[in-house]
Amino acid sequence: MAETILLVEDDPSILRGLQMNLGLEGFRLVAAHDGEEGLKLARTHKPDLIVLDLMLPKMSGMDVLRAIRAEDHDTSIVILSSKDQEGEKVLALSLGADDYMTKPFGVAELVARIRASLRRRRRNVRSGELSVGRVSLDVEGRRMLQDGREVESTAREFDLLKFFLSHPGVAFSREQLMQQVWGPDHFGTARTIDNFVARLRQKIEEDSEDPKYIETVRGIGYRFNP
Amino acid sequence: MAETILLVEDDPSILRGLQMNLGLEGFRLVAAHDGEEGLKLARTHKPDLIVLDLMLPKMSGMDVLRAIRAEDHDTSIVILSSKDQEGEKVLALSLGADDYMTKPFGVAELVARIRASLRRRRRNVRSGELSVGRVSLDVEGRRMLQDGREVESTAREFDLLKFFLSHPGVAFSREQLMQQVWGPDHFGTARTIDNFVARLRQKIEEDSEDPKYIETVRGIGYRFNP
DNA sequence: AGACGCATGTCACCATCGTGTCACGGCGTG
DNA sequence: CACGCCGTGACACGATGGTGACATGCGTCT
Repeated sequence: MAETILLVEDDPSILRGLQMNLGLEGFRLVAAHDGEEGLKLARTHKPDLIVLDLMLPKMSGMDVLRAIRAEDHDTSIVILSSKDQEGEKVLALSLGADDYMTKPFGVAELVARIRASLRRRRRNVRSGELSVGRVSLDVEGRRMLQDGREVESTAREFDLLKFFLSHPGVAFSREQLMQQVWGPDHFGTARTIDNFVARLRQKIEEDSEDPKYIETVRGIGYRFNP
Repeated sequence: MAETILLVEDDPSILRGLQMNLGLEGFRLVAAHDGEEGLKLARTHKPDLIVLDLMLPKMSGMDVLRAIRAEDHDTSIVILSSKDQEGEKVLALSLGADDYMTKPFGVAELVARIRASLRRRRRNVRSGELSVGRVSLDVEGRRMLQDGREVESTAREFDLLKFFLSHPGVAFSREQLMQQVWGPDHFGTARTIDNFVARLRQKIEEDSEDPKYIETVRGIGYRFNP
């Protein structure tokens, strides 16, 4: 299955060059010409990797990076920068960028770095038997495990628990959970979340009356505790 | 999501220049032409950052700065000054301005400083732990901690303590607390604040008879001491 | 110093909101 | 067709927020 790459770059000639080369490498490509469009496409297409220019119209690459990382930690992000500013580089990496290239760059090198980033990510996702306490997920096989023993789970249950395990200790509103797990354009009621939380609790909690992992934060939403 | 910047500047040509440049950088912009309007817009729009000229009609920039800082410590404020007076600079910074530029200035430098201020602010807001003395808050997880041990807290209690921790050493009236924590359109009696203060004291004070952290300022309101 | 007045501390109470739970209908899949 | 999953609505229960009444204490004025 081809991996999807989102290119966020306003210079048409650079964009064309990247599309040519990456297309030949067999990636699925999506392109945005400014920051806002980039952010939107990142949300809708959920690419595996994003090539992100820093100098962009409408919304700077740094802000796009920040916005994406605020919502999602899985996507690899490779930054393109036109000026060789160390400060920007450090900031970008500290904001969660995976790699950083300064223009002008060789396309071959960029492709190599993209491959490396995707490889790292795959290994993480793959090795990422997400595991917290007695609960773990076999992400590849989409299995839910309790002390290593498999627990039957449905698709949604799995996705929700995966999101929780990926963000331990953070309280989320029902709206946020709905956005993150069901997708940004899904429309549903808060009750749905409650139901899935209840189902998850019955599967992974010792005592579903007094949940230890998925805790209710009254007035806010839910939090997964490590 | 784009950050909002409020420009308070009476010189139309400078204002135009700032609007052009900052607009291109992707910020949402709000503009005021005198001090009073600036203060009003600061209250209604809650911008992330304010660019504030010192020489203004109706109300001097220094007074606007003072008024804003009396109500709110989160907004970044960058001062523009037409004369190079060291005294003004020191005063402005001591009143809580984040940065200070003297005209004439390069727009690029101003943009850079604005970005830097916003970055600092982000980091402060984002760093998930507020901590003063033995009391700390896990903001992301919405947990209240005493010496690292969790203390049960409700949503309102948490919000109120969070506000106190964010503004140590400053005395607030009940009205101000109500505004800031409950929201500007909430309607409630002063008794409510007393009650929540009392509840917080029982949770975080050694001796709730003789509170050390949340002190009563008779005739005024309450103050949180570091 | 004493007394008065006002601001604050405290308590109990209740309406309301938030959450857990259940049952049901629709939809897609085997 | 039948089954399982998903999502919604209804309902009940408990926590919570907010209010008023009352107690207390501080400051001030005489």
